[in-house]
Amino acid sequence: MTTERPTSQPPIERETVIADAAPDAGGPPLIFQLFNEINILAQLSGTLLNRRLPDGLHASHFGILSHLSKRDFPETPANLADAFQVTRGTMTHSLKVLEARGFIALDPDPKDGRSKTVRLLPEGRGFREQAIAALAPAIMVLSDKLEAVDVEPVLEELRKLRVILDENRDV
Amino acid sequence: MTTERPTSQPPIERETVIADAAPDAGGPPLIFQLFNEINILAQLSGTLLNRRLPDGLHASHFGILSHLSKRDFPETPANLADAFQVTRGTMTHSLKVLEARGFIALDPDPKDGRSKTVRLLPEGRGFREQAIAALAPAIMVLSDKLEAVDVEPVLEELRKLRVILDENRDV
DNA sequence: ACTATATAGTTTGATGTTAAACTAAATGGA
DNA sequence: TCCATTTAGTTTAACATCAAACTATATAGT
Repeated sequence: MTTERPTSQPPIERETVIADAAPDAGGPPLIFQLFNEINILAQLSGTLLNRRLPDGLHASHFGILSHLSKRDFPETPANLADAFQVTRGTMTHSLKVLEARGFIALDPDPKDGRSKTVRLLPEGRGFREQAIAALAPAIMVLSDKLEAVDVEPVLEELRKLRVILDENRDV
Repeated sequence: MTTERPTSQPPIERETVIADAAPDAGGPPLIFQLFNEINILAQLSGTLLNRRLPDGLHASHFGILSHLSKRDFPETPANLADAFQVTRGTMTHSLKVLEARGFIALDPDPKDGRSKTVRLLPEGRGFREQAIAALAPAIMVLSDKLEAVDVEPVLEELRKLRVILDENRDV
């Protein structure tokens, strides 16, 4: 065995952090089962993506490039940090990586001396397309199998759930 | 501002990696919106938990303690790594942290010279209860607001989705 | 105008996680 | 029995992320 990866040998039940936060007595276990499932899914889908991205690029970098490629107006680092829900320090670091690879350019904002604008360079756009091409086969296989899942209502409920969590972040 | 945390100022749409993996033309965007939402939710719920755990303990450590507290038979590091879907190297590290804090004990398996057993110590159990107490208020507030979400059918679909992703991890 | 406060971004140190290489023990086939 | 292969666990180096402290600019209240 060369590559170490979470081996899935016997069908052991998977478990995540949040599910175990349910109080022993009384609490609403269903919600925590839901968080449990959400965490597992996030981990699985994230790993799926990370493993396939070319040239050692991380999912977060790919996400930033994709975000930028979908809008023609420039983004600020602060906006990006908000959009991806990471700290600004993290975004600073990620943008440095992308800049070092020649995928983006960081320009000072003429209107606001504190701010910057993030500009997607052709190299960055090209890399994103290349990454998507590398991802395509996996996406196709999954899309087929996912016919069995009724996505739309799930999506709707999850959005409600997200709004609630978002609003109560400081609870 | 002392503590830096992703600030949520104007209602900017959140964005995650997977959603952006959808091919520009044709692809099944609904699935990717779903992954998008799942990633955001995982991040929000994880942050929620991490911020409240006492004494600098991380959610992953808490999860391990909770997992152990719910079964009376011992677990191996390999089983734990599978259950939480992390590499064994990660689990080695996490268990070292918990051992250093006196929360667990690692014993050699008399039956298998390669294996070990993870034993929850009273200190570990106590810490878990303490953490749950610290978490309780937030859980209560959320439970109230989450009445609006129809959890059960969502949970069912997400489980189907998880099984599919789990089976196709090597696609 | 001045001062306090809020905001944009960076830096530093710590930590969780990963992939890959490695050791040791078990297993199974020739 | 012997050897190849699995499996359990560890180690190492790299990296993403975080919290907290810090600089610089903008904004608001007086």
